[in-house]
Amino acid sequence: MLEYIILGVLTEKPYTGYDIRKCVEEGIGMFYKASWGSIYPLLGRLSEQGRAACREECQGSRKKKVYYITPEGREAFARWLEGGEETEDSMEAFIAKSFFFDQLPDELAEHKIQEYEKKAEAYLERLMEKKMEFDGLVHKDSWYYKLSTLYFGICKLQSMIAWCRAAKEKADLNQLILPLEELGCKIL
Amino acid sequence: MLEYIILGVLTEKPYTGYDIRKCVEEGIGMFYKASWGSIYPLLGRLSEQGRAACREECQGSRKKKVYYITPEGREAFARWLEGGEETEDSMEAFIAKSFFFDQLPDELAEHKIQEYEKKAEAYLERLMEKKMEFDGLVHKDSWYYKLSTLYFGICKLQSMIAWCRAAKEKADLNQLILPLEELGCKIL
DNA sequence: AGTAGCATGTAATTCGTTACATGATTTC
DNA sequence: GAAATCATGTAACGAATTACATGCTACT
Repeated sequence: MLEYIILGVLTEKPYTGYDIRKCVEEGIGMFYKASWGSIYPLLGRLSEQGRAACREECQGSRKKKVYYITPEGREAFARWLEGGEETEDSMEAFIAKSFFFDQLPDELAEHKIQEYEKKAEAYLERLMEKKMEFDGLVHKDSWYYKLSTLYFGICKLQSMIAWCRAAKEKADLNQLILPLEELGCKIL
Repeated sequence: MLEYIILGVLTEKPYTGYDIRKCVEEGIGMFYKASWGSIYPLLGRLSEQGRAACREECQGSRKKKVYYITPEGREAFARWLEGGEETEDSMEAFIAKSFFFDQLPDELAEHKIQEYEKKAEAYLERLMEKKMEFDGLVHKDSWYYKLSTLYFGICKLQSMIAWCRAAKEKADLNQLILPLEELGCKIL
């Protein structure tokens, strides 16, 4: 995965390993972590594979290796971006991938989001059924936190579905965000 | 982590490796995965450490190893559950931990959630600032998906904060869940 | 002069997955 | 009698973290 995230970052412009890490951190840091210890070896591997290459640049006595993506790299990245349901099991992986959807034709992006939305809806339905089972039960106070993770799972999926519905139409995503007052008001 | 999740499951009652996996899958499967290949070796290690032990039970010609937690295991689990901000960086890890908060005195659970809420709020503030920066920018259509991950990050944090506010007071978590009509209505 | 940030890498280790390998029991 | 599920384990591998190790540059 990280391999393709790196390629994705390099599709924008050449970067040093250090800068790639910063880009990942800033861009999808909430959903995906990349440490130096993983980036540098991967850059080496990508170079061996001919998917990336580097030129050394000097600033005074200071050297840096600026990596850029090769045509083969672009191809590999496009294959990953377009293809494959493999990674789409994890929400984090899907969101990380969607970070690069601007590079996809609108219809394809829409289709991919639609597919994921369907999965999320099916999953949500299963969780709602499970919730119903437990709602009937007694002793709920001693199971409060066990149940609370189920509720949170439902919330998470609902957010995901709401995001899908808005994102596939490229709607204004501000409507997904609760005004702070409402956040407080609904709960407190 | 998985090590402690296993111990946590065993605090309830003895289980076979196979059943532990099912419990994890059913309970926090959305936030944490456990494969057989990780569970069985860990059960071996926990036995070596004296934190768990097993007795063999037979059903006809079929043998199964039922694992139970030892007093040392209970102690180790309690230390993990009560202590440590280490794991609390990842939301998934925090939620997985909170699955066992029923075993904590109310005030301590409340305190732990409160601490996590503060972190989430600080993080949310940073993301909101970043959002403001981008909101002013032009060319927003060609950056739509890059921005959309930021929006989703904000949603995720808002859900987390709402969950914290309700959970620490052991309030009814049904209020966190959107009625299906509203989900559709707000977006479509 | 010192701190923070830029910059690169290796090595050991941890953690976990996947595939392999086997076989019993239950349900249809 | 076939398929699904229960049940346990190993071995090879891969992905990523952490700590280690180094040194420059810019700012204050």
